[in-house]
Amino acid sequence: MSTVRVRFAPSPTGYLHVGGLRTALYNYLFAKKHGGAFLLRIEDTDRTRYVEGAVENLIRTLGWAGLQFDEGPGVGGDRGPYVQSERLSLYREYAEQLIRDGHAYYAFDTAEELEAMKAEQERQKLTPKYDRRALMLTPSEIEAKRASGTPSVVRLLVPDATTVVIEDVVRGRVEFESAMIDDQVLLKSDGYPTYHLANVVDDHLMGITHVIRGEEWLSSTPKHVLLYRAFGWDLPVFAHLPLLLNPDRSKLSKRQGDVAVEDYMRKGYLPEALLNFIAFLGWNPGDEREIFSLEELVREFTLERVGKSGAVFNSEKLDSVNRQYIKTAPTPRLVEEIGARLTAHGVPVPSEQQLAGVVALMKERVTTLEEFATGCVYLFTDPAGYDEEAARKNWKPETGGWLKDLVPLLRGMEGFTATALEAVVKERAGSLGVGAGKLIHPLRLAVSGTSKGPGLFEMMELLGRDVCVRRIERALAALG
RNA sequence: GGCCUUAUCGUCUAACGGUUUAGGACGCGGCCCUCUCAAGGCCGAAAUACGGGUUCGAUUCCCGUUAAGGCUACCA
Repeated sequence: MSTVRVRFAPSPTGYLHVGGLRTALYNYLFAKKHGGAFLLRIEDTDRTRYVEGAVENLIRTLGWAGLQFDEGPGVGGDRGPYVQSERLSLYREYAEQLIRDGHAYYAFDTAEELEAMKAEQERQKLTPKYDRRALMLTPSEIEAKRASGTPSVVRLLVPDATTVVIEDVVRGRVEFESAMIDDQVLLKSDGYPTYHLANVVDDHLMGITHVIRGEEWLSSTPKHVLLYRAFGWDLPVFAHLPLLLNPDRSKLSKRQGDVAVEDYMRKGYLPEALLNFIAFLGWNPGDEREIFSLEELVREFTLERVGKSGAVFNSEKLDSVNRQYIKTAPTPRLVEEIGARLTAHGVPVPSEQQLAGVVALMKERVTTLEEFATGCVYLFTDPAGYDEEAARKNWKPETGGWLKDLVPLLRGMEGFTATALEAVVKERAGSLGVGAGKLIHPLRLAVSGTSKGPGLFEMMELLGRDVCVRRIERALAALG
């Protein structure tokens, strides 16, 4: 078979949807697996939905995820341009070719006429479909309308009574009766093509061998097949991916949670964790491994193992995957990420060494990068208050006196290390004749303001003697 | 309404006619570990939508029912 060429073809309507990310990922994996090319093509044929900056945003988000494309806006390639609005004359030429060959025709109906037609069909409980009234026009009438500048569209002339068969890699054989297919508009009155025309023309011109896209396109695939036939072009291989679903099993959408990849970026998910998670929504390697790097996914991925049924986007599982990635992520990388997030929160960024200490203490306790900055602020600034329930539970009348006596001991310690601290505290508890917990719990409260968190002695070592003593004294003043 | 697709634990899924007391993961419950919280270890509850076939034998093949979803635009 010829070299694999696949594309991700989003519309620039704002942000990259996680469903789009998965489509992009599968295309990327398939291309890399077969040593082929992964292209990015921008399908901006709907001027009413175009959002300024969306293309840049799409490219940036794809870059964050690590899905580098081989051809596309910004990186070039010899089959460009890769933005459909820059290819308008091409679509017009091909539409005209279709008309010359009798596979398409001009229509001049107004929006009002079409609406009335549709309303009438619905009233009669018929399937809404263009009634081909434009076919009644004589060549001279068409010429006259065109000469007078009457707005027109080009429609596909769907052949009568044929069965369109699609061999889909994930769905198998799917058949459609041409009688059910509408004479789709190919070229709109504003001169822009519809998705159907532009997509087919570009896939052919760009040498796309495999069309891997969401299941929402399955129903319009027969139109595309008809178009390939009308042009006399070879069909690509089709693979329609199962949809990503909301918890209520409808198509994944906003309003029921975050669907923009940027949302996950902002919340502090690692790109490889998101990719790993999303790869498993509709695909699996066939064994029980679940953690895969991008390179490993490339090695293992096959379209044959893509499932058919929709998959609910379960954010709890994502959290679990992200925790696993954070746990094993290299410290310098986490340090960098946390620094940026602390700055964003207006928290003074400590030294890299100090941050590395925070990472060591917290990476097994956080779900997202954001939690490094927001879930353990006591590692950066003195506690503003003390958890009431913890105080009630752990701060007894005698506690103040015990901690007060501990302060000079802490001051006199030679090295302020976790092991030394543990020895000091335990010895003190021993001479007091109480369990170590009687000192440890209130100390934690004094130092961090909460009852949860890293091991007390490790935390105190990281904070250092001055900070710890200061915090204990503040707690004594506040809690007695 | 019509067309198309789908259907295994709550969720993601394994099983490609028999090796299955249907496996794993997330989540949930319990126990262990333990200075708290996590992490980790062990254990547990939890599914083949329903009804017909085909077959010596169906989660697996066929048909129907039901349910869910997608599409039904001069949106993608």
